[in-house]
Amino acid sequence: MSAKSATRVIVGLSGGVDSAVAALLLKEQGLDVQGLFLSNWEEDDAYCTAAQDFQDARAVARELDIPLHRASFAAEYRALVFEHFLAEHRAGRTPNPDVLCNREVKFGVALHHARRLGGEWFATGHYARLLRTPDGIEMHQARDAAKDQTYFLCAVERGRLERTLMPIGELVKEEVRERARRAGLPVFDKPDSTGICFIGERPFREFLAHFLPESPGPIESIEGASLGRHRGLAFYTIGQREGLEIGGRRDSAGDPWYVAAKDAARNALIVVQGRDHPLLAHTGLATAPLNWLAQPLEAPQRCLVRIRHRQPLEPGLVEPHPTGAVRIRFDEPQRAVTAGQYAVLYEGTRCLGGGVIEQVMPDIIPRATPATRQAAAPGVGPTWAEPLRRFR
RNA sequence: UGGGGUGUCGCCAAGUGGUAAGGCAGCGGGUUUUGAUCCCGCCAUACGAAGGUUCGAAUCCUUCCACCCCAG
Repeated sequence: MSAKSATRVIVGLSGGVDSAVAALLLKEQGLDVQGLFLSNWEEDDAYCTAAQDFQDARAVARELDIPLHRASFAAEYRALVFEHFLAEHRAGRTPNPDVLCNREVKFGVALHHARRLGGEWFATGHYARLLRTPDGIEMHQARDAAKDQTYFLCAVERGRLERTLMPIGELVKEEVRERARRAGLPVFDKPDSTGICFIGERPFREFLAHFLPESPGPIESIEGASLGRHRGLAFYTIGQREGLEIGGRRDSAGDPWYVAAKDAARNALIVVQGRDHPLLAHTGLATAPLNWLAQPLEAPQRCLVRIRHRQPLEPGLVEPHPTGAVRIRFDEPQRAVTAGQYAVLYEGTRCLGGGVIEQVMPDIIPRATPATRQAAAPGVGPTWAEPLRRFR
C-alpha cells in the first residue's frame, strides 16, 4: 500500500520514552504516523522542562521519520484543569489534576486537534490496554501492573477511546526502553517524568503558594489540644505527615502525627498520632456521578476499588445511586481516603470507571466540636452527599 | 535570696565516673505522570555557666545563673 492510502494516526509525543515507543510500534505497523507535541504550561523557570521535552520529541520524530505537529492549549488547560484544581484546594479538598488533564486536554482538545490534523486514530503512550469487543471499548490495566495508568484515565469519556490506541499497554517498562534503545531513539534512557502533567516536578507547597493565599490557623489533636500552627488548610492533605512541625511532647508517645481532617469552619487542621490511627481508617466513601467505561451498574455489586494511584486494588461493595454516583463499602478499612481524589472501579483487570470522592465514611468533621469528635470515631457515616455536585 | 525540684540537639528523652541511645521535627535523596504515604541518608567534640576532684566527668564537689513548685 502507498503512504497516501495508509491510515493516519496522530500520536501524542511528550518527549519521553513511552510515547516515542508508542509511535515506533504504530510506525512498524505501516500506519501513517504523525506526532503531536503539547505544551500547555507557559512558564519559564528552573523547573520547566518543556523546551527540552520538545527537543526530545523532535529528535524522536526525526529518527522515526515522521512529521511533528505542535500545539499549545495553555488557555484550555488553565480554564478546564487548573482553575478547577485551585478551586478544589480552596475548598479544602485534594484534587487530582492529571485525571482531569486526561479528560479535558489530552482526550479533549488535543484529541479534537488530532482529528483536524486528519487523524483517523489517536494514540498515546499510556500504560493501559484498550480492548474492542462487540459490547464496545474496554479499558484494562496495563500488562506492567507497576506502571498501570488506568487510574489517571478513569474520567475519560468512553466514546473518546473508540478511535484511540495505547500500544504501550502490552509492554513492560523494560521492554519499552529496550525497544527504544534498539530503534536508536535518543530518549531510551530518559528518566520517567513525575509531577503534575505539563507542569512538572517542583516543590508542591511552594508552587501552590503562588496561587493561594496563606491562611494560618491552629493545628489541633482530636482531643482539642493545640499542637501548632498551619499555613492554610489548602496546603495539607489527608494522611499527610510532612510539614506539621510537631515535635516530641511530654504527654504523648513518640510517634509521628498525621492529618486526619480539616475543620473549615474553624480553620483548624485536625491531626492524629500514629500512621495507623483508627481515625485514618475509612470504611467507605461516596462519589460524585461516575464516569463509566463500562455498562453503568444498576444494582449493588462487588468490585475492586482503587482510591489512589499505585495502590493495590481493594475489594468492596459498590452501590449505585440514581444520581449516577456510587457508594462504596470496603471489605477492609482503607487508610486516608481523600475527598477530591478519585475512586476507580475494576472488575478483574478491567477498569469500569471512576468518580470524584465526595464523602468519606466515617467523617469526623460535620459535628466537629471537641466534645463530639471522639464519639464520631467508629460506626455510621453520612448517607448521601447532598447535593452531589461537581464532576464534569 | 525560706524550703524543694529541674536544667542533655528546635521538641520529647536515655545516660549516675570511662569517653553523648532513641523518637519527633527539620534537611537531602529514592519510589511515583496528582497530592500523600513509604524507604534510605544527614542531623549535639557536646551535656545551663565557671571553677575543682580524677588517668578519665553529662555523671562527684563548689559557686553562680535560669526556670518550676511550695511558702501556713
